[in-house]
Amino acid sequence: MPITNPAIRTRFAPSPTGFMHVGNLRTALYEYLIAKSLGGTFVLRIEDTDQERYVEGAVDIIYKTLKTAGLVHDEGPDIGGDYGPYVQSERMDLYKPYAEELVKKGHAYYCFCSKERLASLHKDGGVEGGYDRHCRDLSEEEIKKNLDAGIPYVIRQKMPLDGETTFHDCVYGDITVQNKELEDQILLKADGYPTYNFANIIDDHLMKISHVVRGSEYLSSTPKYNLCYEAFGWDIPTYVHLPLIQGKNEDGTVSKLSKRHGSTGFEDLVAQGFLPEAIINYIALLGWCPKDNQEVFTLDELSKAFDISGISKSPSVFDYDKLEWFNGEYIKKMTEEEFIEFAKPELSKFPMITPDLYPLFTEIMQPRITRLPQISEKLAFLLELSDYDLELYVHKKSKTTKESSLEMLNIVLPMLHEIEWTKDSLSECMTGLAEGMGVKNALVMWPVRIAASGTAVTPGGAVEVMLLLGKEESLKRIESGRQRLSAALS
RNA sequence: GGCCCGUUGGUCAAGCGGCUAAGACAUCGCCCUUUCACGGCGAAGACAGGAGUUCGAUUCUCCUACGGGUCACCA
Repeated sequence: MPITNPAIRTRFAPSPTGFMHVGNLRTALYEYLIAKSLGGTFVLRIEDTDQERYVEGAVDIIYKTLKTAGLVHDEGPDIGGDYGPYVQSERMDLYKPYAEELVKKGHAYYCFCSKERLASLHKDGGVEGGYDRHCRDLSEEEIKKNLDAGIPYVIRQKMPLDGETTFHDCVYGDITVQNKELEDQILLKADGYPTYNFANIIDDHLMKISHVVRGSEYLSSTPKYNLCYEAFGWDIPTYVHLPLIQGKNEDGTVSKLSKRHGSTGFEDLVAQGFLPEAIINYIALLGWCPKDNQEVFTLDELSKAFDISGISKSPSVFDYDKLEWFNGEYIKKMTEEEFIEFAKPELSKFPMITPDLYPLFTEIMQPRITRLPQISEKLAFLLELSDYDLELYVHKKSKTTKESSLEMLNIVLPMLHEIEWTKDSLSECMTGLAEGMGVKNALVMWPVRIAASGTAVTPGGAVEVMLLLGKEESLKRIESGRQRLSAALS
């Protein structure tokens, strides 16, 4: 998709934790869609300012996820761009001067408080805003003395003590908070690294990000961002805060989506047989609704239809059932070639399903599965005939009994020996028999299918089961069923 | 606890002062049928509660309840 509006720039700024939570992925998706729907640029920036949380290979997971999800970025660490570097740890020298500029302007200050002192503040409880602003009004001399003495320091933002701050969010509207509620948050850590919040502001500004899109958990720190932008005299970006994704607990309550609700990582979902397109389609609709209520979307269609006004404010519950439905829809849309390719890993477990059987395999499996692993579950009977219960031969609706089943098998078995093993001849053989005897098809089909499969439910009917099994194995199994019935009834 | 945000069927959700309150998933029933699916048809199921504003509130305001988020030298 061509970039037609250079002023529109969004960014996905994950920290490399080694795991792509679907919540993060949805944020990335919306950032991508906002940019693309407006003809803008989608930027990838890696936020690795936390040295202690570095995870080997985590950045590769981010690239890989975005790639398989189809969220192609226009600028990023791997492809460059005019606003690099795109990895925060490579921009380290950049932040400190900005923090110092704020100190000079009187919007920030040096803080020499030890971690121990802060910890005791928190423990004693009740300190407004988490910090008592102990160092806020140190004299020039004291600051110089401490600096010269090499006492470690951080730089904190100096919040106004009174008044209020209002910001506008595209989703939540105007939000106002009292300035006295705002903490003098740390901008620059003692190790010289910026905090996430500060690095974000600087990078978003420098990278000319027009729309800051992020989860609603950042709503409460946004006023602090604005005060910072204003202190620098910078334009404030357009904010788009997204509602959270929650998970349903066993007791029916909901809470932030986490492992205990099931898989929440993109990779995990894919490993379970969910298609990237289905995952993307589903999460696009978790918190956003198109004007016309369309449900199934390609990424390209989403890029055209997406509109910020369709984003909802209330949190939504991740529904695995609906994801499953989407997955089934995407599977049903595949061509035979695509389906076979998709099913390859499962297909390899069934040597009897030779390429000449692929059309049949596709015909019976494609409409029946919503996830890949279901193939081997539904076809397990092919590999081994279970020691099934003879009661399976009794089916009320088909009016079959063990006696009728034995009778039918006795009649049909010799006939099957004689015929060609094709769909038409098998079908004609059995329906012809039923017709000749003046009975319902099911009366002969049911026992044949049970004997051949040993299971009550199979994808496809007797004909399909026998075709997959092959003539030799089918006859063997039916003969076995016949003998067991015969022994049981005599 | 302070502050901020939210609340339409089990779930996702449309709605933006006047509707028999859409649609989708899930559930249930019927049809199709060689079991199960697919497909088709149909059913059940919701505006958290209370005050206002208004001729009229799901929609606007306030309060209550409930849910969530946030209060780190994490991001």
